[in-house]
Amino acid sequence: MSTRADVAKLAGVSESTVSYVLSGKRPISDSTKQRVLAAIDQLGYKLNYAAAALAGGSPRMVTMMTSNLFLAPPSRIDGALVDGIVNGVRGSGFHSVIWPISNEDDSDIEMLLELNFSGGVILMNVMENDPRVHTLERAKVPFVVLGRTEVGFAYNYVDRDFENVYKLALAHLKELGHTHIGVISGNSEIHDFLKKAAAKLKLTLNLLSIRNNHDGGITLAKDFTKKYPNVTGIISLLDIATVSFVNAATSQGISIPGDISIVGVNMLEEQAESSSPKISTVAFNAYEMAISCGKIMVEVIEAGKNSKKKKSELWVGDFIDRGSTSQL
Amino acid sequence: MSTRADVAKLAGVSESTVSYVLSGKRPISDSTKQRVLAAIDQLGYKLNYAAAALAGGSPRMVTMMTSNLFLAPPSRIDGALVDGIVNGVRGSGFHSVIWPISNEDDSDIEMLLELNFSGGVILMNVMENDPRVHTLERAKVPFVVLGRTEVGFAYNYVDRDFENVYKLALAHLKELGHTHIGVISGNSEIHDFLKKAAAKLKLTLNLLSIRNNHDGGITLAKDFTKKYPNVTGIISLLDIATVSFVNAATSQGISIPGDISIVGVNMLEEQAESSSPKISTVAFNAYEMAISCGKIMVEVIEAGKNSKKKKSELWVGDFIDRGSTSQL
DNA sequence: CGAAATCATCGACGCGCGTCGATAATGTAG
DNA sequence: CTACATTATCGACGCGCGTCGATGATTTCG
Repeated sequence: MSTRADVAKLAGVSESTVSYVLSGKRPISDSTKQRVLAAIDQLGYKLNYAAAALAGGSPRMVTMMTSNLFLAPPSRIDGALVDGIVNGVRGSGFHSVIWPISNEDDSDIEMLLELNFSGGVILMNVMENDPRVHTLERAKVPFVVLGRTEVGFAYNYVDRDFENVYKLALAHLKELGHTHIGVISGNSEIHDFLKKAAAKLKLTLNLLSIRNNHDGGITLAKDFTKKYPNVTGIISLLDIATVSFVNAATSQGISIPGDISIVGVNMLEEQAESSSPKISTVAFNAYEMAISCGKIMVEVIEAGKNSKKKKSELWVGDFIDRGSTSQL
Repeated sequence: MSTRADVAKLAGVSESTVSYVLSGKRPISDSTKQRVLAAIDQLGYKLNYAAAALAGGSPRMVTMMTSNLFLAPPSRIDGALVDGIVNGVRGSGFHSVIWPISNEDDSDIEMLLELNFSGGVILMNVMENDPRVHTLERAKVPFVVLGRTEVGFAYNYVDRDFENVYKLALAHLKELGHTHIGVISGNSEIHDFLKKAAAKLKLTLNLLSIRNNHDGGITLAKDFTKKYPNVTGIISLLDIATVSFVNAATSQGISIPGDISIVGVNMLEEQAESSSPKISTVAFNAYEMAISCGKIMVEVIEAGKNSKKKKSELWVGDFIDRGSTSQL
C-alpha cells in the first residue's frame, strides 16, 4: 500500500503538494499536477481512510441510517431506494454503507456519530416528528432526510410531492365521475395531504386500513362490494397488498375497472404490471429519486459547514394509464 | 470529545497505561485499572475509531458484504440473517455495517479492503466457487462466509447442514410411502447433496424449477396433477413460492396432505405458518444461525492473524410437523 | 543480604494525512 | 531597478492511539 510520501517522492514534490492536488484547496500549476496524478496512477495510490478522518478531513463515506429495513416485510421500494442512493453517491467518488439500527434506542445513532467515520448521513424511513433528526442536527453532521418529518424546521430533504401526487390521482378519479373513494393504507388515519386534496375536489374518502401483505389484499377483497357498496374508486397507498387485492377481486368476479377503478400511488412499475389487470399509477420513480438524494447528500457534504442553505426536492410522477380505471 | 490524554490525566497514569487497560495486552494492577475505568466512565470517553485504525488496531467493525440483497426480490430470510449478525456482533462490542456491492465488479470489494475500516468481513449470498472468497483471502482480512462456496479450500464458514437437512426431509417422506418426490427450486439443477440423499434412500427426484415469487407458486399449482401424476411428495427449497403454491393448490381442489405431501426446508416458521394449510418444515433457524455467525466473526478477528485454525459450523433443524404430510 | 527474575508502568515514536505559516518564484507597478 | 503583491510550493506540526523498549518497584532464591 503506497502512501502520500511515495507519491511525493516519485513525482518529485512535497507531500503537502500531493494533498493539495487532491483536495484542490490551493492552486497547483498544471505541470506539477500532471506529474502528481501520473505518480498516483502509477503507484495505484489510495487515500488512507482512517488517516484522512483522523487528520480532520471529512470521510468520503455516506451512511444510510435505517431502522425497519429488515424487521418489517421488506419491500421492493426500500431496495430501489438503497440501490439508487448507492449509485447516486458512487458517481461522486463516495462510498455508501448501511447502518442498521435495531430500535428506537438513540445509542446506535450516537455510536455512528462518535465513530466519525461517516461524512454524511441519509436518514431513511422517517416518521412524523422523528427524534433522530434532532440528534443529527445537534451532532452537526451533514444529513439529508429521505422523506419529511415535520414542518417549521429547516433540514435537507428529498421526498415525493404527496400533495400533488394525491391531487393527480383523485382528479383523475373525479373526472371519471367517481365521488366515493376508498383509501387503501397501512395506517389508521388518512394522511393530511390526502384529506386536503379530497376536500378541494369535494370527494368522500373511506379509509380501508389493511396490512401491506398478500393476506391484507385478499382479506379486503372478500365481500368488498357488500361492505363498501358506495366505493367505486380506490386510491391505494400500499404496494404488495394492492397487487393481491386486484388479483383476488378479479378472481372472485369483481371487474376492474368495470366495477371498481383503482389507482396506485406508491408502487413500482414492475409491481403495477405484475397483477392482472395491471394497475394504473401515479408513477413513483423511487430509484431516480434516490439517485438524486444521493447526489444532494454529496453536495451538502462538499458545501461544508459554512453553507447554511438547505436543499430540498419534491418529486411528482406522471399518471400512467394501465387501464384499471374507467368512467363510472 | 475526550481523548486518551484526558483519561490518563484524570486517572493520574500515563497514556499507554490507559491503552493497556483497554486492550488487556499487558498486566495492569487492579487498583490502577479501577481508577482508569472510573475516569473513562466519568469522561464518557470513547475510543476514536480513525485513530485506532491508523495506529494499527483492527477496527471493531464488521462488514456484511452482500450483492443481491436489494436487487433480487428481498426475502424475509435475508432480513433475519442481517438482523442476527447485527445482534451477534453487538454483544461483543462490535458494530456492523452493510456494504452493498452492486455487481460482479471486484472494485467494490477492493475499495472496502483498502479503506481498512473494517475489522472483518462476513460474506453473504455466496455462489459456488465465488471469486470473492479468494479476493478476501488474498487481502488477508479476517472473514467468515455465511454459506459454503467450494470444497478443498480452508475458510471460516457457517452454513446449514444441507446433507442432513435433505436427508431428514426425504426420510420423512419415504417413511410415509412416497417414492416420487418433486423438488421445488429456483435453480435449473438439483443440488448435489439432495441428489445423493435421494440416491441413498432410493427415491426418484423430479425438478420443479420456478421463480421464487407469488406467480411462480401459482403457475406450478396449475394443472399440477396432470403434469406430474407420479409426484406425491414434495420437498421445497423456496419460501415465497411455496406458500403461494400451497394456497393455490388447495383452492383449486388439490388436498394437502391428502393428494400431495409437502415439506419446506428453506422457510422461516412465520412463513410456514402463513399458508393454509400450514407447511411442515425442517426448521431453518436463520436468525439463530446468523447470531452464531456474528459471534464466530468476532472470535476470528480477536484470534488475529496468528491463529491459522479455521472455524466452521453446520446447522440442522428439527422436523416440525404442521400436518402438510401424510401416509401415501 | 545481594543478584536475578518478575511485575507494573512510563515515555517515545510512528501510523498517513490535513492544514497553517513560511519561503521561493514570478509578475506588476512605480 | 526597487518595492510589493501574487502564485506555487515546501516543511512542520498535530490528530488519537498501538506498541516497543526502558525504568523503577517488588518479589524470589541462593
